Amino acid sequence: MDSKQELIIERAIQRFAHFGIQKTTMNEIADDLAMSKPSVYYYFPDKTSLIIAVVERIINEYLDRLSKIFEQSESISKSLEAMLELRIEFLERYFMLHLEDNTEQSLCREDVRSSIIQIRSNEINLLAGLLEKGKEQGLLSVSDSNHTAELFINTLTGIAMWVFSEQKKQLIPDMASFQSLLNKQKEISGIFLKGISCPDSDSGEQITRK
Amino acid sequence: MDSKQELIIERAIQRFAHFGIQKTTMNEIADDLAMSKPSVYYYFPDKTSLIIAVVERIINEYLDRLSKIFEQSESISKSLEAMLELRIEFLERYFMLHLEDNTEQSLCREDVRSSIIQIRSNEINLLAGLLEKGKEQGLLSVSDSNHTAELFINTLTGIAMWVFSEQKKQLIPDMASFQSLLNKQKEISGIFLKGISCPDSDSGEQITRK
DNA sequence: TTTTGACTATTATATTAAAAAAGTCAATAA
DNA sequence: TTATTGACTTTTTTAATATAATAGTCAAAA
Repeated sequence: MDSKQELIIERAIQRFAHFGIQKTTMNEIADDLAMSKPSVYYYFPDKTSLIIAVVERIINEYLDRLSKIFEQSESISKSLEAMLELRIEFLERYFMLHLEDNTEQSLCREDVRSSIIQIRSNEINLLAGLLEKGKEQGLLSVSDSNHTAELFINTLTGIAMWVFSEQKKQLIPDMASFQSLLNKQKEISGIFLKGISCPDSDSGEQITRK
Repeated sequence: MDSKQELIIERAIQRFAHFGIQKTTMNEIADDLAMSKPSVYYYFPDKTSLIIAVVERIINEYLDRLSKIFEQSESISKSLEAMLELRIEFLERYFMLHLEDNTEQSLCREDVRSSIIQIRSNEINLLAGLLEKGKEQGLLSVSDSNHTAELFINTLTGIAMWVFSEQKKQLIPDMASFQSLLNKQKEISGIFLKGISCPDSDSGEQITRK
C-alpha cells in the first residue's frame, strides 16, 4: 500500500503535469487527498522539496525504462531509436514541467537544479555504457564514451529547445511538433552513429541514409 | 559617402549591439547623429523597419563573409571550421540582438521574423552548395544537400541555445562560454562530417576523432 | 506520531498614476 | 520637391501601491 508521501507525490505529479508547477498550490494537492495543508507540510518541509521529489520520481522512471531498453539491446541503432522514442514520450507527458528547457522558474533554483543535474547524469552514464559496449565489440570508435554520450544528449536537448522556441505561441506543442522533433532527432542520431562507427563494421543493421 | 539612411543604420547597429533593441530609443539614435527624431522617421517609417534594415545588414555581412570562405574552400572540414568560427564571431558581436534564440521580443513580430527567416535561408543555401560540391567530387554521401544543410545549421543553433540556457544569469555570456560553445560545435561538426562522408574518401584532410 | 484550525509572512496579481517612448503633422528651410 | 524640425498626440513602459493568493508556522488535539 502506498504511503502518504507516495500519494502526495503522485497527486503532485498529476497537477504539475497538467497545470504546471507554478499553477499548482499546496492547498490543491492537500484538498485532492482530503487532507489539510499542514499534513502535507508534515511530509514535505516545503514546496521545493516536494518539487524535487516529483522530479526525481519522473526522471528515475525514465531511467528505469531506459536501462531496460539498453539491457535488451539488439543493436546500437535500435537502442538509440528506442531511447529517442522514450525521450519524446516523457517530453510530451511532462511537457508542462519544462524539465529540458530552463523555462520553469521553480526548477532554476540552485538546489533543484543541482538535484536534476545530478540525477540526469545517470542518463549520460547509461548511454556511455552502451557506447562502451559497442566499443568493446569493435563496432564504435570513440575515445571518451562519457564525453561522446554527453555531447549526443546535449545535442538532442538543443534540437528540442530549438524546435520549441520556433513556435512558442502554443502553451503545449501539438502532436505534430513532437513528431517533427522526433524525426529530426532520428536523423541526427543516424548521422551521429555513422560518424562514430568503425568504417569496417555494421553497427547492428546497416545505417541507411535518407 | 554614406547616405543618411546608412548613417542611421550604422548608429542603430551600434546602439542595438550594445544596449539591445528595446533599450534603444529612436530619439537616442537621432541625437547621436545630431538630427531630430522626425528626420529619422523621414527615412524609416517606424522602428520596426529600422530593425529589419539593421538585421538584414548584419546577416548580409555574415553571408558575404561566409560565401567568401566557401569560395576559397580548400577542404570541406576546413570550410566548416571557418564557418563555425565566423558564426561565433557574429554571435558574440551581436549577442544583445539575440538573433538566434527567440528571446528578443522585437524580433518575434511576424513581419520581422519572416524577414529574418527569408534572409537566413541563404545560409542554408550556401552550405547546401558546399555539400553539393562535395557530393559531386565523390567526397560526401547525402541525398538531399539542402535538407542536410538545414539539419546541420539547426543543430548548431540548438546547441547554442542549450549552452546559453544553462547559464542565463549573465546578461552577456563571458568569453569562455563562447569558446566552450565553439568547441562543442566543432566536435559535433567533426562527427557530423564523418557521418556524411563516403567511407572510401578523405574529405579534405583526415577527420580525426578526439 | 500524525493531523488540523487558525494564524503570519511572503509572493504574485491587479490597478492605477506617472513617465517615457513611438509616432504624427503642419510649418519651414534648402 | 526633398529634407528637416518643434510641438504635438498616442501608445507603451515603468513605478507605486493596494489587494488577493499562496507559502509556510504553530499550538492544540486526535
